Amino acid sequence: MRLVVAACSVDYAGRLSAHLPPARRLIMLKADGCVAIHADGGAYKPLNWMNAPNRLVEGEGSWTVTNPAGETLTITITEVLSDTEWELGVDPGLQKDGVEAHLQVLLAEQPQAIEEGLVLVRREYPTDVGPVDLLCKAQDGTTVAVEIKRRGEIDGVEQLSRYVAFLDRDPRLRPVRGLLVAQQVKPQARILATVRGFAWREVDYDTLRGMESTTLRLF
Amino acid sequence: MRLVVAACSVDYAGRLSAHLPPARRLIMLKADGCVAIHADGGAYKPLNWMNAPNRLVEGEGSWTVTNPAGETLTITITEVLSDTEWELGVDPGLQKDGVEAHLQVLLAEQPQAIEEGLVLVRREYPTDVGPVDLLCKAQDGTTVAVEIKRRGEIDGVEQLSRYVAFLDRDPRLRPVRGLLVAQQVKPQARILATVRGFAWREVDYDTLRGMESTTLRLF
DNA sequence: GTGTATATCTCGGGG
DNA sequence: CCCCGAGGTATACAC
Repeated sequence: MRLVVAACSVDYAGRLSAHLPPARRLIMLKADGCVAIHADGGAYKPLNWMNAPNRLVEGEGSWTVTNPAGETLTITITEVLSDTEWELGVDPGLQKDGVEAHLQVLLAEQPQAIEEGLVLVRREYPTDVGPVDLLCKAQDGTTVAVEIKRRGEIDGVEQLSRYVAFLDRDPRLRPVRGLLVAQQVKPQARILATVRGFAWREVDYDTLRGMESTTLRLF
Repeated sequence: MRLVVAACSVDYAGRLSAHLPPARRLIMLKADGCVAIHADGGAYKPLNWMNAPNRLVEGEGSWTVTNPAGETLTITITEVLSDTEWELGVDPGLQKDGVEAHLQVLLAEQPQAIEEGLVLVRREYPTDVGPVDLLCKAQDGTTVAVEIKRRGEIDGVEQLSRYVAFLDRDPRLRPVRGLLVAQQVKPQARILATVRGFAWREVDYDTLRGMESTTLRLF
């Protein structure tokens, strides 16, 4: 990783045009070829950037970064305060826990935690309008399409609407109920879900994990 | 801005749990208090971060960053390769051109570019389900709700559906047509728009700009 | 502040 | 390769 602290102005020409007036900034050049221009604020997002793969041409007082799509980032440097390079090696990568994927796994393992008597048919059930998180059968034989979110918002209800409308056209599945499951279901999503005739349910991640370990102990 | 190149491991505990095994990385501490841990790849996004405002406690071989929500980032440092600080000052900020906002302005100025005889009623017409990009009247007196996107995708059609359904309940506006306008309308969006009874239209940004300058010359 | 929509989103998975 | 969905999304803007 090469770190250049410099007074510079920057121009990006690609999906849009963007210009940065002269100021002191950090120019970060990563080993994979991506370039980022950072100011001293504004969260982690750089002011300007170019993702790898890139071609970097270092001219006299001006660098030009070009990507295969023909987008360019032109950095005009007036003063270099520091220019260092560091060998960082390949990063072992981030280990995550707690995201929707894990919530989906937990609920797939114990659909009865969503609704009594619910049985899993298939996780990520494929349809022409996208994969349904969980396709289940209810105790009374009704098909239930379950949409899982960390936070249940309006777009989750829209997604569920598309799935249910599609599935309900299949005579082998009809009638199909929609069910929105989230750690937290926002008021607007509750209303829209109700209007669309869908049930919604809040679940607790830690409780589910506890139930999982209980299940593992019992069986 | 403080730049620390160090061998470290990192733990985040907050909305999820995330762990970074020991490796050499860049720790970027910005003047506004945000912290970002960068590896030597992976676009501009850091492996781990904490947005401002934060409280940073530098302990012996371990830093703890805490935010008001109680989330923590713990950086365990085993070896410091470099630790520098730079005064960058306040950045003058990025000047952009070409985003949806400008497309909206251009189309508001020349709705006839979307459809012959179309007249603007109001830009950002407010409804209970969000603002409609352009509310127009067609030549035959029909109300037309226009949703503008850079790329027309399925969620744009969903948005338009909500607007049209809402507007169509107003006797002064009924009947209301929906119209999706984008630089590029994706196949799935075309299908869904057609199914919902909406027209869609692709427009060229540069052509619109050209028409604008022509208009300015003529009038 | 909440809610809504955008982003040069980034990132990962599946066909 | 594109398409689609999720994100600790971040960010701006309106109510």
